[in-house]
Parts: sequence; C-alpha cells; structure tokens
Amino acid sequence: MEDLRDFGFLVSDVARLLRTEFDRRVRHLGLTRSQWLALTRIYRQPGCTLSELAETMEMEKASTGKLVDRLEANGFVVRKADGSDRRVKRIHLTGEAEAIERTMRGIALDTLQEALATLPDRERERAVETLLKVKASLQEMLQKRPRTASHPRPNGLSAPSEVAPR
Amino acid sequence: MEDLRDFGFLVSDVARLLRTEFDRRVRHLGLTRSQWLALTRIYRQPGCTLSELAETMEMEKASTGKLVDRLEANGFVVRKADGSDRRVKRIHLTGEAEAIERTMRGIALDTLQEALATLPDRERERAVETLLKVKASLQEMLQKRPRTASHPRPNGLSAPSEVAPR
DNA sequence: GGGATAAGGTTGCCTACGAAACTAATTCGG
DNA sequence: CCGAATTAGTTTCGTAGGCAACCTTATCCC
Repeated sequence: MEDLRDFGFLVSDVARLLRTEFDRRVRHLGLTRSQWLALTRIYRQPGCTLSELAETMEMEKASTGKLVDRLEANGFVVRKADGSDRRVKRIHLTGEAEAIERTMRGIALDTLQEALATLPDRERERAVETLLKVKASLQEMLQKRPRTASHPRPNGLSAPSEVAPR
Repeated sequence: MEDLRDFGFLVSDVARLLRTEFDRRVRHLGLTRSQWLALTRIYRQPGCTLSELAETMEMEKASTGKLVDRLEANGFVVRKADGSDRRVKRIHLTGEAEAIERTMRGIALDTLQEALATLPDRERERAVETLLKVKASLQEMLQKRPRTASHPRPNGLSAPSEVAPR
C-alpha cells in the first residue's frame, strides 16, 4: 500500500529527469523536448490541424497552439489556411525541421538507451505494458471529469477558507 | 528496440496526466500537487533550509524557492532566520498547512488507488523497482554533466545520430 | 433564411521548472 | 588575518502546460 505514493513520485521524477537530460543534450539545436515531440507528430501527420495535433498529443488546444507558435517563430513549421474551412490552419514542417527531427530522434534514442542501459529487455517491456494500463486508466478518469467540477472561483487570492479540518 | 521511445513517451504522459488529475481534485483547496509535495517534505524535515529542501526534491534551488514563495504567500509556510548563519532561512509549516497536508495526502492516495486499480500488487511493485533503477541511472547521467555542456562535445556516445546535418 | 449551437483558434492568467547571473555571508588557505 | 573560493538565496528570463474566456466560422434545425 505504501508504495502507491512511491509510484506517483517516481513517475514524476523520472519524467522530469528525462526531460531535463534530453533538453540539455539538444539545447544547442535550439529546440526542446516538447517541441521535438510536436515535430514528430506533425512529421507523421503532415498538414494536420491544431485540434488534431492537440488530440494526438493529449494536450489542451491552447497549450498546443503556443507550442506551435514557438515552432513557427523559429521557422520549423508553417500554418497554412485550409481551402474549404476558413477556421482551420493546417500545420506543415519546413525542410529544415525534417533534418532536425531526425537528429533529435537519434539523440532521444541515445538518451533512453543510456538511461535504460542496465534494464533487461523483458523488464522494460513489462514496464511499458504497465504504464500503458495506467495511462488508459488516467485518461478515463480525466474524461469522466470534463473540466471544471464546479468551482467558478478564478481570480481572488481569498484564503482557502474552511477547507482545513481541525 | 522500438519501444524505447514508447517508454519515454509513456512516462511523460503518465506523469502529466497524474498531475492534471490530482490538481483538479485539489484545486478547491488552493494548492497544487507540486506545492503539496513540498509540504510533505517540509513536514518530514521541519526547519529545513531551502537548499536541503531543493536537495530532497531534486530540484533547482531557484525553482524550489519560488514554490516556497507561493506557499508562504498563502500562509502555509514561514521562513525563519537562522541564529548562527545569517544566510540561511529555515522553513516551517504553519498549523493550517499540517491539516491540509493530511487532507491532500488522502486525495493523493485515492487518486493513485483509482489510477492503479486494475494493477495487481505484484505488477505495481515491479514497476516501482524498474522506475527506481531508471531514476538512479538518470541522476547519475545528470550529475556527470554538471550544467552547461553547451556544445563541448557531448561525449561521443555509442554511435548513431550524426550531429546536425547541414 | 436565420438564430442557436458547435467547432477551430487565440489570448490572458497562473503555476512549474531550468539556466544563468547576482548579492550577501561564510569558510578556507596562506 | 585577509583575500579567494564556496555556499545560501534571490532575481531575471524563457519554455511548458492547464484553465477560462473570448472571436470567428460552420452547421444544425426549425
């Protein structure tokens, strides 16, 4: 029972460490891990819309949009108007981005290989299976609770009031 | 081989989903998951310094400092000057924080129990072991590369990934 | 056709973190 | 003892990502 929390801590720790290490390795390329992730999705789904991208990245549209903003500002991506629906903007990689994408893919692989070097294949595979289950479970939980479970209290540094048991 | 990347994606996804779900559940308490994490550390190490806290949280001092700023601004924590060293500020929980800490601990447990509901104990334990190994490996990697490795040759590494075409 | 509703994107606000640079206080080496 | 190196903490800047509140177009449906 006690290691339930351990699991939560560990997943977060490993994710953060992984991101930090990877970002240090690709810093000189001018992109981050998150940006590279977006690139790989666009690479596999050229001309996708922002909503589609947000969907496959399992992120909010707003957050995704800002990621794309930065990618576009650095010339890795372009937004093109759609012919039939004037709301949508289709996202495409630039040629430069494709080269960088491949480079970063290699670095990602290196990083993971190094981080998992001492792990037997079998163990890694099992971990992947386990994580897949947990992810599915969490997705269901988040979907079931669609955004705000009430509580329209935006601004206002009002104290948390009486929430504290005594 | 191919699921090496899967592992990386999955860990990040699960961490993010976990954080989002938990933050939604504790939103009404006026704190976040990260803030709660800090509280639990301070709870177990009352009067610790910022550097110690940053150490146990495995985070940068600057990031930790801002976390403490917010906690202090909301009255969950106080900084007290140290008698013998005028640089250090010792961090203590307020009474209110201790109650909230317990509440949030319960919610964390609920969240994890729900997320891992379908996972046999054995499988969860194995995952924890695996994650521990990976975490240790990453910590070593990050330590070996103390900050700026900017471009001074990222240490040959195994093989592939020719660096930056063009 | 025209109003209600939904879907695509964007903007603003807030928290979380890392990186680097900086200040003040302390310890160390000679 | 004094100046150099260390250490504690903060500040500044940039990216990431959620949440909510918008516009703008498309659709739906009467």
